Amino acid sequence: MLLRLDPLSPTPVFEQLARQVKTLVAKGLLRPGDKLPSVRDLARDTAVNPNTILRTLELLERDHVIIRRQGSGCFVAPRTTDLSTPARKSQLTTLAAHLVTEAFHLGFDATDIRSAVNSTLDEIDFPKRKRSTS
Amino acid sequence: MLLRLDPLSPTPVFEQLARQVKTLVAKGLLRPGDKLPSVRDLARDTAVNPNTILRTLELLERDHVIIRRQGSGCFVAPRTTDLSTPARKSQLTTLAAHLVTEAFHLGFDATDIRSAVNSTLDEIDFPKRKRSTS
DNA sequence: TTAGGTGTTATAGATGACATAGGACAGTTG
DNA sequence: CAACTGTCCTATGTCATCTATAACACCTAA
Repeated sequence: MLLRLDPLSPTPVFEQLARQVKTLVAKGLLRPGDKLPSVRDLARDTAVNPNTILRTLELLERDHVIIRRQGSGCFVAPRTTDLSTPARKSQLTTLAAHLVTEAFHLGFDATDIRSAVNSTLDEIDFPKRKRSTS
Repeated sequence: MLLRLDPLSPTPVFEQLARQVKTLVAKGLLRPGDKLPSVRDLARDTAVNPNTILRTLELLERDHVIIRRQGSGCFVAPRTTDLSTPARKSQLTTLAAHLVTEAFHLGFDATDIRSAVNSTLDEIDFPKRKRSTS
């Protein structure tokens, strides 16, 4: 579990860690069922207080990325599909709007943005679609 | 200047306001050279302290969205192009990665993500490209 | 059953971000 | 000059973040 922290970043430690775990899952380097290191191990490896690790785990569970089981550990959750659709759609729209307006003010155009998204998508391990290798 | 605040949102007021101004500019509802309402007017309209408005303006100037001129007011800046390219590219990559991993964990696939980005792009007022109406 | 691992909860304190309040200063415009 | 603009400052209160420390609760395997 290579997790690195940027102490200068304005984003809180517990969020930096959560984001990195999410990325590992999205890239398929962590797969559903995989066990995460223990709270105390993560705390030691990242030189962070166990309570801060706990915040990370709470965040990850809230986002359905992991499942926590007292006594046994934390595990990567199975892929999510069954969330209320309108809320999800709205969140996606907000995320896309944020990317686009920020990129706009960085001076990029539509082509730049689309290509950046496509590059990132290439690294993601999406589950196979129905009727793939027909 | 219709600016609305969500008092329940975890994102700070000064950032909510900055984001809304950025969106107005990106959509072409505010154009380069346009004058923003005065600090005190904005403070009154949004029921926010003038110092908080000031934070918003500082943020917007840092991101090259506006130019502040003491005594005369704040104006929408001309479109940015001359920022050091490698840093910009890196920021774009980070933004795209954030969108994609969050969307992934919301259960969306590559097609969903691409179409959400395209929908947002349709609302943006990009400057004309060279040799357009030849 | 016991030992040692797991996650969980609680308390306390340091630090800094956020926002308000109120006042004062400085440049621009008519 | 008067009235507008942005700017700065100090003080205050609140909240988020992170640390430190300790104890508790659950699970699993020897």
